[in-house]
Order: sequence, then structure tokens, then C-alpha cells
Amino acid sequence: MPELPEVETVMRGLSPVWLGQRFTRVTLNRGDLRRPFPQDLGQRLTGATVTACRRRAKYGLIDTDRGDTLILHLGMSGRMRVDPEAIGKHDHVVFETGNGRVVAFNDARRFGSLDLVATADATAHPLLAGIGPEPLGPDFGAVLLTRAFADRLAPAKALLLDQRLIAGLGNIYVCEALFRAGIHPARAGGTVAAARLTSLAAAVPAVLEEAIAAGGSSLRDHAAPDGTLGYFQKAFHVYGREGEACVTCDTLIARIVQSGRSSFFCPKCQH
DNA sequence: ATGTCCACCTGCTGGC
DNA sequence: TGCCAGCAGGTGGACA
Repeated sequence: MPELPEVETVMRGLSPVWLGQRFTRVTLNRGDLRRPFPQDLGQRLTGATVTACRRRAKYGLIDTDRGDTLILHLGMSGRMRVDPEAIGKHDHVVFETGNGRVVAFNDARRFGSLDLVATADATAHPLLAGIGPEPLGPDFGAVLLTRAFADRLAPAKALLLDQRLIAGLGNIYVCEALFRAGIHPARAGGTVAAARLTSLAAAVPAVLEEAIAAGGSSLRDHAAPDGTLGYFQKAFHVYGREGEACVTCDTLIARIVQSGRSSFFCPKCQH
């Protein structure tokens, strides 16, 4: 479920459950996801109090008063289930806190990851070190996009998905932002007109903020930890709408495959 | 460096 | 009803 707005929704949902609370028990139901869990994960977390629930790109960061930061990535199918009725098949890690709440990190496909590092080292973590600016932060804008797209042969779609250039965008929001900016997903980055890059610089934060306000997009999964569903998928203009009418011009939305992933776009509105 | 492709997993859907 | 192909929100590493 997780692009930037979904991870943001998850961390906002986790915050009232965890902030100021002490982990009383951390149960590992397997030893790894994409990568092995740190050996001492449970030991280091148990007894520690949560001081912050943050997000960087598509990573959730949970700081503790012991100077550690839990870094979690939800992969494709990861969810944080709060107070589940029962522990299920893919509840790989279960966190219990002093307030009696239970949070299960559930991830059927196991593309997610979990690591625990010193808070001071968190931004230097190999997973986070190379990630580009936050699209909702002060460093994002037309200047950054212009630099990122200049002289590039790679399609606009691929550049926006590259986490080293911009943090947090995934397949859905790239498709939606490109539609809003009138840019064809297959257009080489270096050939996108300056005016469209300016549109894109506005479209990216706009679509992300609208999605966050809607609680993210729920396709197969629950977006928020408390089980409430995000509803931004109702506002998609192109994603998943192959063969349906463009909201602007009625032309049928098309789908192409780029690097093995679907891109949805309006053949008339996007150039 | 840049661009492309595949592997990593499980689950669901739609067509036959 | 059953089977199977195709598809799914991501990323890291291998390759030319």
C-alpha cells in the first residue's frame, strides 16, 4: 500500500498509539523480511519509550529514548495493524506497549524491511543516505526538477520514480502528477518543456497533499493503522483507469508498460 | 554514469 | 467449481 501519502498516513495513525509509550514486548515471528532483522531488535526495543514517529521518503522512523531509531519500510503489501482481533499469518512482528495496545507489522509479500540503528546515524543509513529531497519540503521545486531532468534520456516516469532524485513517489502518484502536468510518461526527461516542468513542480506536491488529506489510497489494503480506509483512489484521474474516459477530454485512458510497470495516461492531454 | 531488466514473495481476479 | 495466467502500491543488484 505504500507511497509517500500512505506511509505518512500510517505514521500519523501510529503516533497517538505509540508516542510516549514504552514497548513492553516485541515478538519476532520470523527472522527476516527482505533482509534479516537485527539480532537484538527485541531486546533493544523492549523497555524503550517512543519519542517520535516520523517519515522520510517511504520509510517510517520511530525514535526511542534510548537513542535508537526503528526504520521500517512497508514494501508493496506492508500494513501496521493496530489492536488486531487475532495475530494472523503474515503478522511478522508484534509490538506491545504499556498502554495495552498491540501493533502487528503485517506484510504478505515480505518486500518490507525493518532495521534498528542509532538515531544519530539514521539519516546516514545506507537505505536513506542516497535519497533525494522531500517533495513536500523546502528543497523541492521547478529548479530541482529542471536539474534532475536536464539532458536525461530516461523517460519522465522513470526519473520521478528514482528515489535518489525525489523522495517518496511511486507508481500511482507519478502517473497522477504527470497527467496533471500534461507530460507523457515515456517522454525523455531532457525534452520536457520548461513550462511543463513548472506545472509538474506544482502538481507533485498538490497530488501528494490531496492524497494525505484523503488518508492515502486504499487499493487492496487498509491505509490507516486504525483500519479506516483512505479514499484518494476515488480521485484518480488516470491510475487504473485504462479504457475509461479522460476527465478533461473524454479520450480513453491508455496503459503502457515501462520497465515492467503499468503507466496510465491520456494520449490526448499528455505529450 | 546512465538506462534497463529481473528477482524477490503472496494473493487476488478474470477468463476459460 | 477449478485451474492458470496475469497483475499488484517497491527496491536493489546485475547487466550492457
